[in-house]
Amino acid sequence: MAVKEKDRGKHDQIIEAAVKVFAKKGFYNAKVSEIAREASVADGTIYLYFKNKDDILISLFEEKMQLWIQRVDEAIAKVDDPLDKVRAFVAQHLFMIEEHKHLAEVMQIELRQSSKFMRRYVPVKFLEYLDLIGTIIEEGIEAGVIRPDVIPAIAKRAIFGALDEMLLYWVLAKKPKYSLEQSVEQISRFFIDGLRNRNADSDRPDSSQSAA
Amino acid sequence: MAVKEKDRGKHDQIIEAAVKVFAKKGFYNAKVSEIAREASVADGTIYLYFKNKDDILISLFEEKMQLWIQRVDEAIAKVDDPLDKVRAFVAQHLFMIEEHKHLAEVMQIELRQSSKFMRRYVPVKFLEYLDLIGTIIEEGIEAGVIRPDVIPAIAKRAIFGALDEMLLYWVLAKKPKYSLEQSVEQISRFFIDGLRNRNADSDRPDSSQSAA
Amino acid sequence: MAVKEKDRGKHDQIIEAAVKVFAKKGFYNAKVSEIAREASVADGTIYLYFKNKDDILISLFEEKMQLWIQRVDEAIAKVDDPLDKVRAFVAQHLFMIEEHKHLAEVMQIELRQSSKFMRRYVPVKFLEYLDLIGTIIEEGIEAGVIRPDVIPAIAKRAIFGALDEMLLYWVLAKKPKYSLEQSVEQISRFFIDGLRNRNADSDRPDSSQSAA
Amino acid sequence: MAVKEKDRGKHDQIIEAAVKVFAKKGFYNAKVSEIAREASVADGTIYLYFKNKDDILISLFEEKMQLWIQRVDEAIAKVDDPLDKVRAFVAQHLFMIEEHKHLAEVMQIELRQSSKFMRRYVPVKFLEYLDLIGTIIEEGIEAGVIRPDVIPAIAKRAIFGALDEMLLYWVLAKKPKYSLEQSVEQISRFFIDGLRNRNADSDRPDSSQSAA
DNA sequence: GATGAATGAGGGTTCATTCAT
DNA sequence: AATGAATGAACCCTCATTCAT
Repeated sequence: MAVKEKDRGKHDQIIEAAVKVFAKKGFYNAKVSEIAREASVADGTIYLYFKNKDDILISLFEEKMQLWIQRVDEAIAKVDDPLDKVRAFVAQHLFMIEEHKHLAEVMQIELRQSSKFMRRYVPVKFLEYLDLIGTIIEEGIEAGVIRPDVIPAIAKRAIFGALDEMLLYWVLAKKPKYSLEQSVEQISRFFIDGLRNRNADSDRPDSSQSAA
Repeated sequence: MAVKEKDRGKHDQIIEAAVKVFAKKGFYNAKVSEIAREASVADGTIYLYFKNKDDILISLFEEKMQLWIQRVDEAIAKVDDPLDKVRAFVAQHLFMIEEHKHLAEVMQIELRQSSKFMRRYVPVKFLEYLDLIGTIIEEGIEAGVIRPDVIPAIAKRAIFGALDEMLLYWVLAKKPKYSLEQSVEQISRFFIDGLRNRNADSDRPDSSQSAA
Repeated sequence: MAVKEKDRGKHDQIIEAAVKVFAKKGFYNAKVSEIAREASVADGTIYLYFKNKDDILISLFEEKMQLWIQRVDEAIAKVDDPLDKVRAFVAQHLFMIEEHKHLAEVMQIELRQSSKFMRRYVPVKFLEYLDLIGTIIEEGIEAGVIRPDVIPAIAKRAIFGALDEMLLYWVLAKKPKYSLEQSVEQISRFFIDGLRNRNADSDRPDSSQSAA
Repeated sequence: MAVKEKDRGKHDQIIEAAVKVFAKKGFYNAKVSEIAREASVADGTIYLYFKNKDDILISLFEEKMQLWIQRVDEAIAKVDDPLDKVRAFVAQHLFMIEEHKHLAEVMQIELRQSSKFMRRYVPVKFLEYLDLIGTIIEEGIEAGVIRPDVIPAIAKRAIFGALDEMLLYWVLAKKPKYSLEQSVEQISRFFIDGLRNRNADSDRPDSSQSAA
């Protein structure tokens, strides 16, 4: 532990501790002294690395979101088809959540509060993350594989929101009934192919599409 | 106003005041005394109607959610086709949000915190609300208009999440770029027909569907 | 006690407690909770009557100084001759200090700090008090009983300073060697007649000295 | 600068830095780290030269006061007549203040606090300084030029206090209205000749006044 | 000697809740 | 039932001091 912890530096120790404590208690019920204890530093040390309690949360957001952006970026770079990219985004997002449950909880639950109630905070990184999907959609429209009447600004939020809510279920449920793989498949498909059962009216071409 | 306010009773006065204050400040930054002032009652009076500050929020959730359930129930009862019901649900949800912005903000932003960090709270009413979509999906599958491999428990959350995120955008954005009507159309369609542009491969039947 | 304390109100209770605690510990070493205990109120109660710790000190200054101004005003109104007024001022000042040792200590020791280091504080009342002597000097010059080359703005500060330093000695010394009466006599005379021994020039009598 | 600063030694660097910082912020609001920064040393270095924060202030007092004593001593040694010595003391005191405004502020404002609230501190040097005037008075009485009923212990404090208050005005006022020379004249005269206008008794001349 | 990162005790202040009126 | 003054526990943050390097 000594080596590993030391190398990461106090800043990261505190961030990791904060992730745990915020996940467990929520931002407002978390005590700075608890984060300090979890990080094995003195209370005062926190304030050598962060301006105040708010700043811990905001830094946590920005740093972690940056990592997520990178990883999602890599994942979607590996496939070409925009619809496959959507699937890749969904998969990567859910897998990251699975790997970092505590962090996911904090992102999920505290990010909204913060963006609204912490004065100076603009969730820049979050918007960047969102734009990853937005860009996929735009490329898909250009490539002709996504319907041209889709509005990327709305679609990106819809997709993110769907994922986010799944995550919430994941995070809050003690025993999720469905595997992550199933969820990836389901959610990707909702967005890619919709809910409509096209096989049911196999004799006639897809009216909703041709009508558009 | 005087008459109207009096008739509604102190309990409702306080709930309405809480909606305003929580929307403006967030639950944790809201002061009980501010709710009291907004409701034109004394601080102590709050405690004649609610056990504590948490209880105000929880009561607010349950009562308001009950109203929403009723109204959505009525809206989806008016149409028969499950896919039309999905559209009706989406429309009704977004319209209610438009009508009650403050309430929507509180629901949006505080509900998650609460379900996780308030000890005894189970968001029963919220789950009931969610099940309205779940039931639609199930009926759709039975009726054969929704693909049989759709898992209702996942679909309902995905749909709700997409709506919820849109709402967040509405609520937080000063000037939303897209009308509510556009949003209803877009979101309904994502779920009903997906993103895929089927007209692009018009010569051959929908491979993704026939393959499934 | 109950009646007496109750009648004075919490505000005054706190001020009196603060006088005691500030006198004993000094402003910066005094704890708000100690003032609360001394005043027999809860810590929080202090903040119903004062904005913060600074405000207790400032209020204390202004209120007490106002009382002092009134009493000195009355004392000097009783005599006519400006030189007698100087003596009356000196006497009244020293007597008040004797009566309210704790208060005097606080005024003495904390007023200077405050006027310099508390942002918004201007010791208006103190300046009013100072002007009582200033006015006496001016009247004395007009009446021709005080030398016309005396600058009131300097004289008033010199007189106050002399008194103030005497007070410091009184306040800090455990056993002052000289009675207050002696001090009044001495200090009044320094200012009225100076230190010079006019009797030494025996060939020309100095009435003021021989009369003494 | 580099050479000069180095030569003076860290101890003096710290004292000089402390004078500046205490003058600007006051003892209690001054931070040790700020003194360290001003002195261009590390925080920890302070504690190699001083026991604690209090000790910085006390050392500052004693060392600087010692210098003042020497310089006043030299100034009053140059004149013989006790009344001229009083004038010389007043002049030297005010001139030193003029030259070392920051130091004067600290002496003025912090000395009182300290003598009362710092446990082990006895302002020995200050009392020595005060005694310089006391001795002048005693000599004046013996020589017959000062009235025999003057009590030196009181007179010395009165004179010092008058000077001190003038200084306060000097130090706190942005633009003093009166020159130092005027002030020296005025204050010396208050003590030497008092306020009484002896010329008003025009039938019997008063040498001291007519000489002016 | 010099450094400055780390410490952790301490205290001003807030605010949900109570209860005498 | 209604009030709102009073309560006091709780907590963020500061900063004098230490000590490993």
